Order: sequence, then structure tokens, then C-alpha cells
Amino acid sequence: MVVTLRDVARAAGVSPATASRALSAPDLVAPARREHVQQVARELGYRPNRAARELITGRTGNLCLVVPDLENPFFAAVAKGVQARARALGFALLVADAEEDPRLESELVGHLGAQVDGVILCSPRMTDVELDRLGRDVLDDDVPLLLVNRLHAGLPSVVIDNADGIRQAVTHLYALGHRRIGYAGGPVGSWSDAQRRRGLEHASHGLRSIDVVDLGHFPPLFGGGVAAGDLVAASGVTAVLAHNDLLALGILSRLRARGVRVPEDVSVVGYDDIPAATLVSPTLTTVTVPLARLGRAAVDLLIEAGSVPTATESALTSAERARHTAPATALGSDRENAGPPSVLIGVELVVRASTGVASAQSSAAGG
Amino acid sequence: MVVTLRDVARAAGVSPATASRALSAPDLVAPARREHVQQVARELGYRPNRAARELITGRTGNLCLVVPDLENPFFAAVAKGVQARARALGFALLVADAEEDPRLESELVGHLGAQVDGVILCSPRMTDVELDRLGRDVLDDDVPLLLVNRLHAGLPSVVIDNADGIRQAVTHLYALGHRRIGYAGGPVGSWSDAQRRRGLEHASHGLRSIDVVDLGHFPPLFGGGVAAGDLVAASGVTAVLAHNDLLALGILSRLRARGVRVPEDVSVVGYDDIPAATLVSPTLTTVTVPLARLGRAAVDLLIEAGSVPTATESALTSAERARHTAPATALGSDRENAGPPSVLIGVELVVRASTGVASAQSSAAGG
DNA sequence: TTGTATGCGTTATCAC
DNA sequence: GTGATAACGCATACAA
Repeated sequence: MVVTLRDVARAAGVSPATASRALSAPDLVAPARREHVQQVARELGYRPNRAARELITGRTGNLCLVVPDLENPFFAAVAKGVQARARALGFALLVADAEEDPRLESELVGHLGAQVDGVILCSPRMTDVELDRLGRDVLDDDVPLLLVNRLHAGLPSVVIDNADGIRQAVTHLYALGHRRIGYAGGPVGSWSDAQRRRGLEHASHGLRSIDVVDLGHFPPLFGGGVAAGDLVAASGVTAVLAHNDLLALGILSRLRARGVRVPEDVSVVGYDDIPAATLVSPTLTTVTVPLARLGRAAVDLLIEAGSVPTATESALTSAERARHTAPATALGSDRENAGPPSVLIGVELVVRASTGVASAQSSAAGG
Repeated sequence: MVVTLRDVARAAGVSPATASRALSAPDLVAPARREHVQQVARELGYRPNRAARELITGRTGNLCLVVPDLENPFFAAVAKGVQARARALGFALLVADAEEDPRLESELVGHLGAQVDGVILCSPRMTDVELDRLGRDVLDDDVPLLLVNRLHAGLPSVVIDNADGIRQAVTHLYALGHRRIGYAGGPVGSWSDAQRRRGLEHASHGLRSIDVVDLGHFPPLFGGGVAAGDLVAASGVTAVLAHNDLLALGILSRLRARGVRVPEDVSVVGYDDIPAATLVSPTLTTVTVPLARLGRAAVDLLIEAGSVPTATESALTSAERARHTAPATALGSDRENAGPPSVLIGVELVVRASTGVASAQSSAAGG
């Protein structure tokens, strides 16, 4: 049978109120009684009923993560970090896969938002208008919403340092002698792609006689890279920067199929450093994004910015929290800024085998 | 402010009981009133409070999935299928990553099992004893537990047809002229690895002058394959069967690094057909496992076997369910068998570029 | 068919 | 510091 708090109270010879306090507000009860009640609860195998607690406190002990695609290694890594951090703080995690459909994303946030203490949303392509609506109408006021890799007025977020990653990549290619560099972008409407394009423009401004070729927008997947590969070959660039690793891997594959050698003829740089980047040959030079840390930072910020009380059960020590949170940089934390805080996640170029010195001939333009 | 059922009742001019019935047991209320109440509820933006409902019905509307590693593409694919199916049936999904730690798996099942209507567990390496304990002591009697890719007395499960996949692979290699075939196994204690070894033995019994070389047990990851690759080269086999794709990819990588050509010198076959199998060069011949379907079947079986009532909100039509469930084969469904049902997921060898005709010389034994 | 009344298990509000 | 008691929002037994 199921053991209720009343059972514990009766067995311990105290009132239900005291039993409740002994377990969830220990400071309020005399040490002797407290220990006794806890002991009895343990012996009886008491497990608090979450529904009853939620009904009165309004808190669920659950967080929610919405991603476009769980099978995409980028989001899988984020999910892993979010899940780990949520659990460490005593939260369970509801995960929803939006199947790359922004409309479904909104719906999921609406449905799941009603039964959690906070929502983390990875939605690269949702419109700003829709995002506004989400924050305003869809969610209860006390359910904070946090964005991953996207800034939006009024919402806290955790973002990758897109511009700096691009800068590092461009600098690397320039140092190798590349002067004509292609950029294979992500989807139209992708916030991070816009950031990266801006970073690219900015970085190239500082370099002499560099020529940046915009190859267009592609689905940020392997298949998109296959299409992009042909444009790379046709464009006469000696190096290409891809919006992300999956795209870069597609480019790699297509170039190989066409007999274009990497890195001898063309150098390729990715972004994200997903596990597959080291599985291929040549291994992929890319920008490492600490995705697990990003996930952890997202949970931490959601808790703080939304002033979500941590589930008491297994909260970390403050030292542990500090250790995790330290590496990230707070944005807009100056006191003038009244908006919600954002955290910037630093990135680092990792040079592997897909980049090399620029070839003398004008790359693989012809057939 | 939050709209409660009483508000709806008042606005509709009916009692709370009628309002409740109009929304969650429509048949019990007169058509006219029913429509009216539903209309009013819609206008007021009424959202039932899940905690209150759970407190009285005992059902949460949540399912739970525990996997060893969310970043592993195998489990990511399963998670995606499970999530999609759960949502279609009106359930939300709690996802937990056990970090490859069987002890943590138990703990998670215990913690999360208390707040869900059913648990799906992917636990290749948990001991049978621990599994018994889970089913007996840890979970409430009315919270069904389902196993993925593992059979266990007393528990329903969804399993891959391991033996048949191996049989198809061996047959393929034999037809290509391979007579000395290595097997790079998964971890000791892995249920599916035991199955595959058994299947291997059985399949090879039927073939003349075939020689199966057991290369040992490896972590079912890329790194494990790197180690296995050296044994492949040293063993004098002309083909190797890997426990799974990640292992196979590691072998591929190591062989390439050592100058052993695939498939000219050695053929390699994987298992699972994860996305990366087509990203590498040569592309990997492997056994396709319909992981998304597996995930869906897991949810369906959990609901049926555990007699979990589907969340009413967005249940599929029976036609839709049949369409999904049909391809899987029911095991032990004969009426003699009193145990919980299991579903067998069929698999299919997909031949790609990593397998070819056996080389004349005794493979790449030397340096 | 509908309304009234009760209780699910817990925490919060008071008195004491 | 402790105990009685009232909610929380809903579903349901029972009465009408």
C-alpha cells in the first residue's frame, strides 16, 4: 500500500503538519522530533505525492526542453547537458522533439509549459513575432522561457559566441594563405546564421585582399552540404566555411565524390564540433562549442532568471554551481540593463586535417 | 488569472460536476449542454489542472524513458520514436540519461517511476538480478516497465531480431567468398551481444568450411573499434562483423590508418544503421534497424501490456495504431504463455561500400 | 441527465 | 514549536 504523510504522522505520534514540516522545512521543528519523524518516514518507505504537493505549491519539479530534432547531434548534446544539470538540481526533464516545425514548437511550449517550472527552447528559425507571442500569451507569467543560441528582447538566453568562432576560422584560413573563401550558410531566418554572416563580414574587413564568396543558404544537414559542395567546386574558392559541421561533412563528401581533394585543393571548416567531425577522413577542422556546458548554463540561468526555486532534494553546493557557471560570460549584466540576462558561451577553433595551405592554382573550378 | 473548472461551470450556468463531465466524459451529458460548456471553456481559455486531476485519478499523463547515453545515435533515434509516439497518444515524455551507469539507471527508474504512468528502459548491461528488483520493489505495481532490446522474465519488451540480422550479414559475406570472418563483440554482459553471438554460431553451422574468429569484447563505441581494428588486422580474417556501427566505424578508421584497404583487403559490416554509416567513406554495409519504429512499438506495447489508459486528448484512431503496430511481430502471444508480451522488430541487411569479394591473399595479417 | 457533497495528499494559515 | 484546519482543483459516489 501507499504510505501517506498522515501515516507517518500517526506512526511518529505527531500531527500531519509537524510531519510535513519535519520533512520539507526541517528548521521549523525541534531537532529531536525532526529526527524521529524522518526516521519513521524512512522506515515506512514514505514517498511524498508529487501531485498533492504541486496542487498547493504550484511547482512541479519539472523542466521542459524543446528541440527541433533529437537525432541531430547538436541538439542531442545540448539535451544531454540540460538533462544532467536539471537532475543535479532535483528537476526531472520533459523532452519534446518539434520535428523541425516551428509551429509545432509553439504548440509544444504551450502544452508542456503548463506543467513545468520552466522551459528551454531551441528554436533557430521561429520568427520573432511568434517568439513574442510565446512569451506573452502562451505561457503563464510564472513559467520562465529561456532561449538557446538566440537573443530576443525580453527573454533570457544562452548564446554561442558566433562571431568569434567565425573570426578564428577566417584568421586560420588567412594565415594558411587563403584569399578567396566561401561561406555556405544555414537556412534563411536562422538567427545564428545571421550572426555568423555578420561576424564573417566584420572579420574579413580587417584583412587585406580577402575575398568572401557567399554560396547561399542551405539546410544545416548533410544533404544540404552535398548541394553546397557543387557550388564550392564551381565558385573557385580555395577554402569554405560551413554554417555547421553537418553541412561541412556533406561538402566533404561531395567534394570527394567529384575528385576534389581536401585539403590539397580546397580547405573546409565546420562549426560545432559534433562527434562525427573526428569520424570522417580527413578529420574536420571546426569550431568547438562546449554544448554540454551550454546545456548546463541554460538550466542555471533559467533557474536564476526565472527565480525558480530549486527542488530541494539534491541541490548542489554553491561551490559546485560556481564551478559550472564560471566559464560562461554574463552579457548585459551592467545595472543599466533592465532586461533579462544572457550568457555567452566561448568557442575555440580546433584545427584538424581538413584545412591546409592554399593551393597555387585557382582551386578546382573546372571539371 | 487562471481559469478553473468552477469558473467554467459558473459561466455556463451548470454545476461543476456537469462541467467536468462535459469535458472529460462527454457521453454523460446532454448534447446541448455539452456543446455549450465546451464552448464556454474554450472562450475562457480553460486549461485543466494536471495536478488536481492526477491527485484524484492517479494518472499523470507522463511516460518516462531511461537511456544510457542520449548522444549515442542509437538511443537518440529510439528516443525520437518514443517521444513522437508518446505525444501522439497524449503523453508527455520524461527523458533521463543514465550516463552509462547501471546503478544510476535503477535510481532513475525509481525516482521517475513514481511520477509517470509507465517506464521504458534501455539498459543493455544491467544485471538480471537488478532487473528483477526493479520490477518487484522499486516501481509501484501499477507502473508498467518495458525493456528495449532485451528479454526478461516477467517484463514486456521490444527486441531487435539480432540473430536474423547476423544471419543476413554472414550469408552476405559468405556469398562474397569470405571463409574466415571475425566478430568484434560488444561489452561483456550485453544481452544483445549474447544474442548476436548465438546467432552467429547458429548461422555459421549451416555453412561449409567457414571459420569464425572471436575477436573479443569491446566498448560499443568508436574508441572500442579503434582497438578492435588492430585485432582485425592481426587475426588474418578477410571480413569482420562488428557488434554495432560505432564499433565498425572505429574499425574502419583504424584499418585505414594502418593502410589496410576496405573492402579490398578486409570487408566490414556494422549493425544498427545509424546516420553516420552513410557519412563515412567507404559507406558502411550494416544491418538496418528501424529504430524509430522500435520506439513507437515500445510505447504501444507499454500502453497495452500495462493497460495504461491513453490520455484522451489526442489519441490516434485505431486505424493509425494498426498501421504502426502491424509491421512488428508479436512473440509469445499464444494463449499458453502467461507472461507479458514482447514484440520482435525485423531487420534488414543493407549492402554498401565496405563489403566486397574476398581477397585471394590471406588478408592483411602482416605489417 | 444533473447537482451536491466528499476526498485525493499535501502545504499554508492560523491559533495556541 | 506544535496542532487543528482550510484550502489547492478536480473527479466521482450518491442523491435527486
